[in-house]
Amino acid sequence: MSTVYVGMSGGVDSALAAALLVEQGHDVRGIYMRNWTQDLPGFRCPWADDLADAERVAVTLGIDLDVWDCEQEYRATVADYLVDAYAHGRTPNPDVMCNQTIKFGTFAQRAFAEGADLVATGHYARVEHGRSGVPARLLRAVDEHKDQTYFMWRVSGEMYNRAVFPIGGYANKSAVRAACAERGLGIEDKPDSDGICFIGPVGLRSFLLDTLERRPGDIVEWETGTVLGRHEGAFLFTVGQRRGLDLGGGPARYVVSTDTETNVVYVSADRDCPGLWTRELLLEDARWVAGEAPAAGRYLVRTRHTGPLREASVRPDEGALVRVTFPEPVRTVAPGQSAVVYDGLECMGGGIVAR
RNA sequence: UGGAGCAUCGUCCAGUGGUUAGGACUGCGGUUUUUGGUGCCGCCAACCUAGGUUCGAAUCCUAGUGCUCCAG
Repeated sequence: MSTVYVGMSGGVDSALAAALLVEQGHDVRGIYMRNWTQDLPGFRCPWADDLADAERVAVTLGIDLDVWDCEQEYRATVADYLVDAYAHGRTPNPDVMCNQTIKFGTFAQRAFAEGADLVATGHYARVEHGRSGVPARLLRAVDEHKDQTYFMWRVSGEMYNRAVFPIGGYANKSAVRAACAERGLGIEDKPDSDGICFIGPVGLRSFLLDTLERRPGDIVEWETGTVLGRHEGAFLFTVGQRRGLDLGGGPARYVVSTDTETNVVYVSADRDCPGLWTRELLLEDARWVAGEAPAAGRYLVRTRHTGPLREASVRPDEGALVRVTFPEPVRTVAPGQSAVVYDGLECMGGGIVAR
């Protein structure tokens, strides 16, 4: 029996995680991380409802639930990070940062400081704890479709040594919901969370338009340099994007690249436009679960959540950069997104696509 | 100013006497997804104006208006 602090979001996954830990006989304490409470125009932040859901589950399980204020850290490391990246023409992945700095940052550190042996979350992932100081290995969930290790690559194996993911072994989401229903947790019908949590249904486009200064510029055909239209800011677009260009009349066009310096958005009607394909990536800000880079060699690499695992050569490059080379070109990899490296089932770590 | 041509969803086109006026793109919504994007599904939306011919007009005729091209 261990003392386990479980992050409870008010959702289905973390509720079942807490329930399973209680059943395993641990001394379980629930923590609701209050990351964001601010409403946006047209969107009421549902944090209080989520907290109420988490509290209901905690009562059912007979455990304590506390609220920890993480708003400062969340704003600085997730929300501001997101805005800054978009302002610089990159396409950030806020959830990756949230896992690093909030769930396995602020939350975990405070839990350990208060005497927790382990922290737990409702992530779809598995850990293999290392013995005697060896970092844990992070493994993909049994449900390959729900696997969330793509968002977890920046966290260290030392941290994962003290983390457990009780639902990582579940076959699929409906099994998780069914397990919640069996236990009478009362939230089995709550919809999955979706989209950037603090932006909600408002949508990224209008959030960015409200947050960043508009900067009208040209939409240019990648092949010919012909000006096809105007945009409200190159920061609104990401590689491969189709919607939002407002170019009627011709064929569908896709964003090939954006240039925040010249404020130009390059587009092509050719889905197989050479500019949309990448054979080689340079990663920056690499992190490795084991604490050090794996030996150069062939691994599996994923450049988007729910994207295929592709074989690729991964090797250190100048400085702290990492070079990833695919035998076959990959379509629409956006700078700012994560490239996550796997060896079989194991998530080794990764980096942020520089170019 | 003469000669010719064209005016149909927001855009680009299809439709030459009887169509629920069709498609593509855009936009909007949904779905997929604990990021962005993609994909998939669905929805909105139009016959330049005024007369006429006809049982019936986007379609034929006349005039007007607008645009394009060739002349000069």
